Amino acid sequence: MSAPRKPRATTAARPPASAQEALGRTTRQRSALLAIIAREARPLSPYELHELAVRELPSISQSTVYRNLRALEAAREIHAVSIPGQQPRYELAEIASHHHHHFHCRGCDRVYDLEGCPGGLRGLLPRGFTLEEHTIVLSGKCRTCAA
Amino acid sequence: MSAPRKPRATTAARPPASAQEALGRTTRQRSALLAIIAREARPLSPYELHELAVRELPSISQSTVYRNLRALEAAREIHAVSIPGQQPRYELAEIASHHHHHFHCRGCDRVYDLEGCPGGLRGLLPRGFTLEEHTIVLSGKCRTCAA
DNA sequence: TTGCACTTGGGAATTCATTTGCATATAGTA
DNA sequence: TACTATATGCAAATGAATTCCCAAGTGCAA
Repeated sequence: MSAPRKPRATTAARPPASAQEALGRTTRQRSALLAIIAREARPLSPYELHELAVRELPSISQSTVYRNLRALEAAREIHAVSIPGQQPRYELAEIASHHHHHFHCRGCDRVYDLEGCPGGLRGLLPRGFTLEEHTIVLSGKCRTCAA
Repeated sequence: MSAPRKPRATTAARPPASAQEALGRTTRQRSALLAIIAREARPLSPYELHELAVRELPSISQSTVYRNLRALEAAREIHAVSIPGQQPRYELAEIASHHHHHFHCRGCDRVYDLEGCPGGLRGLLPRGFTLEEHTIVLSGKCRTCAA
């Protein structure tokens, strides 16, 4: 199942074939999808991803987007982010691996990464409850939409 | 999209005293649902609500649960809570009206209300972004499931 | 108590995201 | 370069949540 992972090279636009071994073939579609996810640097929904991908590969299908998201997630290349009431979004596992939170813009519906964490959350817990994880989502307008 | 609720046709004079006027008839089903939501004092999903309601009204249908949730929400009697990757839950508008957050138990899948808020969230915002709302969801095990 | 408009129950229908089947295209290697 | 297992594109199939349809039931004003 999970193959040992070799140290990363740089960005995944045209990575050494060996790094993606568990993923199977490096197709134009997969490379483009991964490049887009890396380039945008924000969590993307399957729909957003397909929209962006179509610009470079006009015939790429939604199925291919879904199939690759699944494969990339299984291979731990990307990570799913869920926002209340929204489709899941995906970002590079590398980004997801350091603790951060998200901002959802009500204007453009994009999700952005936020640095930092307020902490002090354990104090909210009732007695006897155990904390394993937490999610914080701020919402409002991003710079562009606020202007 | 359902058509907007029409005003009562037959009866012209009707005491506008009640805050529930917009809700129409007080049926056994609606009373039971509202009573359950109030009694449980935690956000309930349509499924949970139906499960609980069936105990008192064995023949109550899912449709009725959904219809009433919609009506009660439109009438501002209850309020929807969304948790990432979960069905919406509903709690009394009265409870929802004072700022609080939620805990999702991974054992029993219940959602609980939490008191308080860590604050300091505005500091996470990038320059130019405006904050309208925020959501915090802690997850782990509730007292019962942790034991 | 009566009458009827509003509700309900229950199943069918819808919605929407995601998955799958299959014929064709193609990456990677022999 | 030729070959073959995989991946893709498209359309149809799923699956889960929610809504709709309509015959039958019922709250409530008179």
